Amino acid sequence: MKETAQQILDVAQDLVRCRGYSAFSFADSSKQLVLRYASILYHFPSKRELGEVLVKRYRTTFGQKLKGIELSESSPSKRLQKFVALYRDGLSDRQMCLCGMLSADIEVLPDSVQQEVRAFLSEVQAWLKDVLAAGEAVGCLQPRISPKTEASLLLAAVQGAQLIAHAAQDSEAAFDGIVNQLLATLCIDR
Amino acid sequence: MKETAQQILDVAQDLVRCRGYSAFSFADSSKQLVLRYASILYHFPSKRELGEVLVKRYRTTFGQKLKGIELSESSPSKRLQKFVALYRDGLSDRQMCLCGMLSADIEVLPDSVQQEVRAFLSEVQAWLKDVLAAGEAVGCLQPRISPKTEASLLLAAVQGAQLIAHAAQDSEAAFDGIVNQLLATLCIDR
DNA sequence: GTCTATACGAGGATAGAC
DNA sequence: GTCTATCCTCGTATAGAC
Repeated sequence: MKETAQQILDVAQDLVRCRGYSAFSFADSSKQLVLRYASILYHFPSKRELGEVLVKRYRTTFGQKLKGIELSESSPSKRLQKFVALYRDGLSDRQMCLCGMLSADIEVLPDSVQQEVRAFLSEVQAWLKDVLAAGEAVGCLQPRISPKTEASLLLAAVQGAQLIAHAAQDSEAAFDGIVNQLLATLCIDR
Repeated sequence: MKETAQQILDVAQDLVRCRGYSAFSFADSSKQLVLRYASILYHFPSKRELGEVLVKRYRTTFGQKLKGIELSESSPSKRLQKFVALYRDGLSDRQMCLCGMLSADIEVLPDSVQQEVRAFLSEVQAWLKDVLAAGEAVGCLQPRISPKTEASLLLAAVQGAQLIAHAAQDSEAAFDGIVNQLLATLCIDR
């Protein structure tokens, strides 16, 4: 994809992760770029199309980060810690996970964007399930009822931690407090 | 407060819990009421004032529900289960906790509303902390590092479960799946 | 590809009649 | 208290020049 389109997506992503989909506007984006409103529309003919491409790109990037964790860490509990660390990114700029934010906005999203958000959540949950299953097998993670439901709880906890942290004055402190407790309840080797 | 104002707040609450603060509008509200736009403005001169009163009322109502749980249940683990059940309310109408939704929208909220949201979260967390401490003392809840951080994790988990459920096709099933796992990890007597 | 100009609708808010 | 009428701003989107 072209350079300019990527820059538009970068700015849009920051804004949506910070303020949400409804409060995000092309006008705001153009102010942060050296580019007029109409030029943005040349690259993305509508808000719907931009939203679609934005979440698709986010899914891809996030998937690559998960792959990166697998490559750099063999221990399931370490992988979990790196996963959680991923969710700390952007917090200092008052940003949530794009798809966490869009989950709140789901009712006002075009269908195509809704589907992308759900796909993202499924993918992450599936990844977590595998990590948890491996961790239980190896014995470094607390065994619970089932890796699948445990994964859904874990994802909810991390997204929820981010949501609460987003509302807090000191986001990072709030996030760390919650997440340390979470890892403590999950990891045996700590 | 007057009858009409309450009805306006009722409709506004449904809409905000469903779509978020930015996507909520007086115009939408008036369509669901037998009342014109200008009449809403008679009761609430601005969106900010409506937001303020809305969250204040929500705080009060929610506080009363927590009191109700204390009165009807003496067992800490039962209180926790009733608390979680509270968060199931409205899910069928695609509604989140008002303050969970507003946490996502926090960046675009007037300062006064932001403060109300934070106050709500603190209050609920404090209530949970007491329940958890009591539960550990009695021995019906899993003892963890500290009731205070455990309470923050629990709140995050429930809000996160609601966020994920909000995005899911079948909200209630998604919520139940997550929350059952959560209670299973917390309650000893189950 | 990027720009100016413009159309159009939505949403917040005010003035003043009833 | 509720209404109509009106204003203003913002946001999406289009047309067409450069």
